Amino acid sequence: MTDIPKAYEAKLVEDKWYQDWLAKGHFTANPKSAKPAYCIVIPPPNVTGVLTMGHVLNNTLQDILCRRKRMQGFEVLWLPGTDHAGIATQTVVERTLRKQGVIRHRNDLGREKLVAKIWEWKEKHGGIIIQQLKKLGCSCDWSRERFTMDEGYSKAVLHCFVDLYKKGLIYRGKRMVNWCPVSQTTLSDEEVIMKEVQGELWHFKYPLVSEQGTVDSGQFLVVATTRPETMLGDEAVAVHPNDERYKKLVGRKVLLPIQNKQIPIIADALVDPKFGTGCVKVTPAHDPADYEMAQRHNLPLTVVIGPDGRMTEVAGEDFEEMDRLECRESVVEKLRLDGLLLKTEPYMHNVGYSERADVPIEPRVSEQWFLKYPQVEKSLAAVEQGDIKFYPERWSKTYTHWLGNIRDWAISRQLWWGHRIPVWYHKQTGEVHCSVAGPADPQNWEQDSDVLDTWASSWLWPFATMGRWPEEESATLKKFYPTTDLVTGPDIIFFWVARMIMAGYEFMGRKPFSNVYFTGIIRDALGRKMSKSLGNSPDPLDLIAKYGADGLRFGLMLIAPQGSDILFAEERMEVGRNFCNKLWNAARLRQMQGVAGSEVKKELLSPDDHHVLAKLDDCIRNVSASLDGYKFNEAAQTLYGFFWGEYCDWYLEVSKAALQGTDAALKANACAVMDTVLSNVLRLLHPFAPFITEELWHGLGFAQNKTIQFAEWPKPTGLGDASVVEWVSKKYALVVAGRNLRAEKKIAPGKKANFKVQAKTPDIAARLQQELPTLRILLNAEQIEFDGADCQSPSGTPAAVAELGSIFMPLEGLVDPAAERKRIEAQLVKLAKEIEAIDRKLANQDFVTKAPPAVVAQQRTKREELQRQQAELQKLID
RNA sequence: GGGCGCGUAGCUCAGUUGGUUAGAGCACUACCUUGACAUGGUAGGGGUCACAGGUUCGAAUCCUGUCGCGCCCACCA
Repeated sequence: MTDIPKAYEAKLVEDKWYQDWLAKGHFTANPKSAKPAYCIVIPPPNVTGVLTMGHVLNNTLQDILCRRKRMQGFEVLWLPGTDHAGIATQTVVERTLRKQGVIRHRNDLGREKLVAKIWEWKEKHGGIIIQQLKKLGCSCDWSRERFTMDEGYSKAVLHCFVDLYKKGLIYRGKRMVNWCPVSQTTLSDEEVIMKEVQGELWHFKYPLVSEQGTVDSGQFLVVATTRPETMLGDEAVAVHPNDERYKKLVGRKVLLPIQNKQIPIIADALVDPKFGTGCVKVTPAHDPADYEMAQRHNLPLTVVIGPDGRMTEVAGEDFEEMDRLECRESVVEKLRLDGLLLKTEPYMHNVGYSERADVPIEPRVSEQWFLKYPQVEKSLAAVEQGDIKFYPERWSKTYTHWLGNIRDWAISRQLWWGHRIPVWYHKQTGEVHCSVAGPADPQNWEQDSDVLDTWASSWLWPFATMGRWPEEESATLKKFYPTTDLVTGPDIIFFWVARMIMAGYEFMGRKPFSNVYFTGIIRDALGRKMSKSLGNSPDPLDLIAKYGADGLRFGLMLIAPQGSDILFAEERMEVGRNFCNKLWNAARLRQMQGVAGSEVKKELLSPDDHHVLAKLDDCIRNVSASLDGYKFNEAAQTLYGFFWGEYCDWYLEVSKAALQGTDAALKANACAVMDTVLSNVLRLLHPFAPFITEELWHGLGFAQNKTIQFAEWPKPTGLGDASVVEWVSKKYALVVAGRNLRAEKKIAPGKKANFKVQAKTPDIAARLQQELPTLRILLNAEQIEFDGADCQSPSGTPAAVAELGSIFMPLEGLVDPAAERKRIEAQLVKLAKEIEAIDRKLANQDFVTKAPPAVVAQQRTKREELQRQQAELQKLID
């Protein structure tokens, strides 16, 4: 019994239990179960990713939800898997191959070989994160693990494409899109990050061409730009139609410098006459707004920047092959030399960056596949009407705003790693074929070379993982769709959440989930987002090694408020570990008393027993309510406060009276109370700290060879009499007053002291007398005398006044009466202030008449008590 | 430019629908290795709840404004 280690050693426990749970199939969902279904699909991490603190937070929350539901009698499916993460993965593999000198460019290998290499990479590095999730204790149904490029999942993706194509929602078109010159692919609007950067605004003079077609010396239009390099592709200068300054120039021409090309002056309402000079250079091929204007005015598309971000031949031989940013400087320099640079001013503006490659994106016109979002109205209504609930609710505004303003989704990517678009073009006729299986005679057809945006596969995750296609209506789907809760970060509300909702309605005819819990974002001590590139994210596995998975999980839950960002500090994980250790030792204390056995006998319960049992019921109610409202930190704090503050600090100390006493029945009953508390606390805590609770569940003999995972979720025991709570609290306040005397007189905690108590009433004295054994333990007292009303305190004896009465600590010759007097006077000042504050309230007629009578009465009662204490203290120094 | 969130102890944060003396952890001070636990115990110090108005008998809490910080959305070159 007593050979249990003094400190909790997580390492000895975690692997053992995880293996046991896996072996017994505890996480495997049974679609034929009669229990009600509860389901979460994991937000699939990148297949080649490693665990970050964000994952730890996110998956701990999901695990808590799942484990609690199992205890509440649900059939739980937590469906795990990974995402192929098109751009991210292909970029990483390509970069590695380049570093190894295997290739210089992806074309060196060609499509098939590169894809094969990526699969190799996936087999080697994929699944690391899955192993890490297991270390964390996640209770996912690994038998159902999916990957977005699995055969079945891929089929579902293609089916959905074909379906949408046939409905006319997917189309191909030439549009201006966001282009990443590093990854050399299109990006959706959501993959472009706007960054505020300090740039420059250059003002250039474009010479005005006379009506006769000659260049008038000295007459210019001044245009301002942040991107001089694009001027090589200018096709017009635009002014506002109502701008009086330029009205008469519309229709005339200017000479485009360097290119020496005459371009028209056009009028377009898009121009803001108040900005700069009111003249805008128009580069149809390289700016979205200009492209729009060019279409209205039938301007040609002059492409001067190529897909790789280098200038094209059209830019002129001086600039061809030059990088766009290099070219910018050259153009400025050239115009300066030509005397056409009017001025340069610093300018803060927003520039779109590629999310993955972190370089400025390039607007570019190209042929792409687009999707008109389906089910927009229904998806909006679902959240507005609460059919799908967001926690915290405020994210629904973000969702509504985005959904109300969306444009078609550019879903094609010029990559090779992903689901290839199921469209074929006839080599001779150019005819278009779209199907999952492809054309019957493939040799005459050529498949579209693009793949789909990763999110255009993961938006099907809630049902494609369960086999929506090809085996329609699988048992899993039938039982577990719609899923129940989704836990994810607000940063992917557009990328993923909104799109899943639309896909759910479109393909399943039903919502994909009922509740979405948005986590906060984990930041470092400086408030920066944790990221691999900054290197400011600790490795969760190191943290698990140091603090245990349970310590990490519980520590994180204590500081993870609903939906606001979390500043990570490693010290917080120590709190989690320490709590586990406290639990461990509290259990050890119980184990030292011998095997579990008897039930709580109500008639033998002391006031302290009632107190702790009543507080336990509060704890059970509050933890349940907090979890029902997705307030995980509140639940964790409640558990922490009850267990450490009420149970360990007070009850365990008090119970030593019974444990060390001679009355076997009382001792057994104290053990039974402990068992009640421990059994309930272990179950409440299990979702947060699965390993240690399982270990102790067995170690304390509650298990009877069964896992805690399916033990019943606690309900209030009804054992404790709540009416004694007030009495016990007051008793403890008296104890604190006594301990305070000890501390002030520097009586070592190990040294026994003597006390005298002058109770407020004989009745209270009698009750305290009955509880003498526990009082002696709490105060570490040799003897305590209850003198009733007769107690006379020798002047100068350390004394304090509490609600139940006064407490004295007689000391021989050690006391300085003057110092005691000073101490008491200080307390009197404090009391006087409080009484004064109450008097002010009570003197206010409005308060007395308008405040609820209970509040007024409370103030009066309090005043009386404070006055009594004041009088008692006064007596001591008179 | 629009929207959202935040400003409470030295630090990180709780604080439900307004109502005792505004809480916790860490850090700090003093005493303590007492037979569950030093990853611990006991006691203690520390706050003008960003600021200014307002509503109310009563405001950290509700309203308005100001300042500061953060995030999201937006085609002013």
